[in-house]
Amino acid sequence: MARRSDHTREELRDMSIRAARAIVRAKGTQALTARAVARRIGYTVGTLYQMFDNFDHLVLAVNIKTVSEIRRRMEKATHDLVDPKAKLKAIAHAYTEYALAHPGLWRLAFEHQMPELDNYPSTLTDQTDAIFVWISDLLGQLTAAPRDEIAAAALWSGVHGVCHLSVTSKLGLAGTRAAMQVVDQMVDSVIAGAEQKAAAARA
Amino acid sequence: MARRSDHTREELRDMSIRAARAIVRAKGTQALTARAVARRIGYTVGTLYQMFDNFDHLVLAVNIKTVSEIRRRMEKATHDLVDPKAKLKAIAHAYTEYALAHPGLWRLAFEHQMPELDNYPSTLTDQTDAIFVWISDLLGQLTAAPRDEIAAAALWSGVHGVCHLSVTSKLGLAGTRAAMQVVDQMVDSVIAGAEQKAAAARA
DNA sequence: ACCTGAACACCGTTCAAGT
DNA sequence: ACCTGAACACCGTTCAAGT
Repeated sequence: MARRSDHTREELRDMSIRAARAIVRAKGTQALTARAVARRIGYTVGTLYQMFDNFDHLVLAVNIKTVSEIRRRMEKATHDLVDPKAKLKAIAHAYTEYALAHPGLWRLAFEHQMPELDNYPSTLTDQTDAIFVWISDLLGQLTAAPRDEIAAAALWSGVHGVCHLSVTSKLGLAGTRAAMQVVDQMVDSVIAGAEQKAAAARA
Repeated sequence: MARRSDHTREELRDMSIRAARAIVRAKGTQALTARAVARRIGYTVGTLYQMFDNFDHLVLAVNIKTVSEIRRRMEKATHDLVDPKAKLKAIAHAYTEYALAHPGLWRLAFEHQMPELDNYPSTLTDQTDAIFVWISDLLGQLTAAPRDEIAAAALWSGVHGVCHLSVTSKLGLAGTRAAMQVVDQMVDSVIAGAEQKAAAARA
């Protein structure tokens, strides 16, 4: 053994992330271990630490892929739409659909915490920030008012909360159907609230 | 050693839960291990398994205490109030204040997942169900309409979402102050939405 | 230079052995 | 009956030793 060089470091990195995602999908977050990933790519644990500083960095790489996948689905869902309100609804739906379809990956992305909470890679924070700005922009188009960051935060938090309670089965209502209804009412209400606030500010 | 009987099984259970909570508060969820709890109460790991079937059951006991503590704070916050809207806001504030003040305990309670998701003890699920019914009732008083479970779910999910993104520092806005503003706007919007829906149903 | 295998200090969990 | 201590199978992480 040793010095196989079957794959470049880049390939091994990609294989590891793929393997990790497959494990989470199949057996949940708990089953994601360094040894399980190594076994799946046909290498030893030691090799894994050539690509990632530590286990948290592997998780981070998985999460970056998850969040970018969520963003891509959101963009695809809004592509044919022009109405800002319809876009916001499509974004919320895409987010919720992903969370319910891939609860393991979604939870890993939004529940994982770095030991040092300072140095999150910008590759990840930039993505969540971009979602926030995007929502904020669409909301601004609707209200024709200066950026309402509070409303944007409420909108995203609200949808996120439905997903989280849904995925952890604490919503009190079961099923994707029910979750979507809650999301719809949530989005409608927050948008209406933001519009009302903007109208009051103009008067 | 052996057969010390310094404490009853009941006392040991209580000591363990207290120790676990202290560890989470001081060093976070990651630091909560069976050995750490045992060390803190001055016993061996083996003894811990006399009170709890397994580690998850210890976590469960901690979470039951956390959720009942949250409920108690909510009740205290609404005690002097009569207006349903004011009560709902007080509930939301109490929930958020607890989450931000004790992020470790709060996350442990709402992110922890049992391997067998079926057998959650009713002592825990009853509590979250009661919160849901409570909110649902207050909302019903406001709208004078039949129970709107969707709106109740939206209200609680919304507040929960703000807390979760806040506690995991993904809100885009920092600080307790900002989180409270988002919660306020959230509660106002969802309540307004529910009232509007009820009015439309009457017409 | 790349990969392995074994080691280290930790986990949760179990259980024979002591009092 | 109660508690310990050591064991078991696992972790994440490191690194000398091989090719």
